[in-house]
Amino acid sequence: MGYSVTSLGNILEKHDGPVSVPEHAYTVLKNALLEGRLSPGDTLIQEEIAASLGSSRVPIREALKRLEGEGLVVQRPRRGYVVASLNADEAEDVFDVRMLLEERAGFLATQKRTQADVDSVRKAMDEMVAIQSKGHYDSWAWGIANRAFHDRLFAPCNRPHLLRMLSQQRDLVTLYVRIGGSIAPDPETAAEDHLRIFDAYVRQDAAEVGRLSREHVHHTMTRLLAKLRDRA
Amino acid sequence: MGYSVTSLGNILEKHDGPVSVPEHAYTVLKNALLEGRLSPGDTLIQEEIAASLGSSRVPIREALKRLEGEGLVVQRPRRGYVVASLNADEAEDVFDVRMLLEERAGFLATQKRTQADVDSVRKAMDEMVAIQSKGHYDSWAWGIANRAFHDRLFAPCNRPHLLRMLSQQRDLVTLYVRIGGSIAPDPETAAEDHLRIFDAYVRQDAAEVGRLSREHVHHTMTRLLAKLRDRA
DNA sequence: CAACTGAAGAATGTATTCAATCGTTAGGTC
DNA sequence: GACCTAACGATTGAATACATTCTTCAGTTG
Repeated sequence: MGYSVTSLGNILEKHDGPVSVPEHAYTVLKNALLEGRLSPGDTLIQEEIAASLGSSRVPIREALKRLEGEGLVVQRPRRGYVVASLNADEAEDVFDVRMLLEERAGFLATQKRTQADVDSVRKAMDEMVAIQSKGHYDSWAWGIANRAFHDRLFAPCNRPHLLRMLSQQRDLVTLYVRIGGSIAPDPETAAEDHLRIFDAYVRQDAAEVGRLSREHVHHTMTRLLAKLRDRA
Repeated sequence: MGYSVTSLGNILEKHDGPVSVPEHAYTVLKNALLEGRLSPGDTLIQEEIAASLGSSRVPIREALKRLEGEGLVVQRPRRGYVVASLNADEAEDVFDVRMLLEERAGFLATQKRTQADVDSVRKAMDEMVAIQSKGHYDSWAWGIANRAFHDRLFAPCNRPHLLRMLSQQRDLVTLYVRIGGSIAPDPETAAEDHLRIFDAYVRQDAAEVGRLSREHVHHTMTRLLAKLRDRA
């Protein structure tokens, strides 16, 4: 790309570069949401965010609009943005869509997977086992590894749109799973599920991978909904 | 838009009234996209849009961000927004997700439908027949009625999130269906599909409504993809 | 004549400023 | 003392102004 360069320095900078301010704000906010530093119901004051990022409010508003599109925050006219909150019914609604997409992604990915994909998934699984077997259980590291496992499993399906939708559903769920008392998915049950999924993946039994993936999400949903409906 | 008015007049306007500028811009742009007045690849100049709506660029940018979130436009940094365009593979990706959601919505809606829902759907179907039997075929009116048919059919499922996702997929498809040479869905085949769907809906055969809905979308997809791949 | 350079014009990205609205609190009235 | 009212502070919504970058095109050079 022939950039019109005024000084030589910024050619290198462009590489991993000065992402736009809205993009940066989006990332920061989304991490805060997914890591639980912002909880459903919290109000987001534009000026605060802008100040903390050293920018004006304009690009922040764009980041918030993007998050709103993903359903993570809600705008109340003239009253600002708040972190979205779901009741049990709404959570079920989201989970239901997620199950559909996860089943489909699992099915398609299994059909198209290569041996390299199998190896990659196996590595992710090994990592999770390693984390679990450590003396002190690190739920954050486990969450990362868990995500990597599913990402790699589904990647071969080669359907950007499907994966984007799926990722969106998962983010929504992640935000709310925390409500039910910070339940990380039960690692032992999950490990068992993963093993069965992986087994079918190796055998390239696409329908089975789909079914098990769906069931896997269903487990999480059941536990969460029980908790949510308990406290209602 | 008389916005900065201190007089009393605008109190009344508020009732159904002066929605926020971004909202208005969003609606206007979306209609332009779905009605084909803007085609994939067209570039959207913020200043033009702002001028045509009598506002500044800031709220326009928010509307565009929202459209971007729905996949209808794409932002290229420092080069503005363009109407998104899909190749055949990407279109298939979108259709595939849509089929999943449509099947699910059909299934759930049929389980929960009441007699009032059946009547409402029947009315929509009658309207389509009336439009078709008219001397001159009005594809625009037909499209509206078609949408109403499906909306009413699915409404009873009572899953806002699912329906929102579904609506999004349909909008995406609507944008691209036009590429393949303005193919409206073939009304005769569609009418036949609708009759069969409605029949199963009346019998409350949920699985069948789901299956047929899926198939119905599949027909459209097949025709579109053939056209798209033809010209490639 | 093709290709590169550089400057002018246009459009985007962001900051700043102004306007309108919401929430709260102090003050008054019944 | 409770409730209503008015004004203030805080915050969002939108417009204007400024900075940066991209595109285009004329002029020049090899």
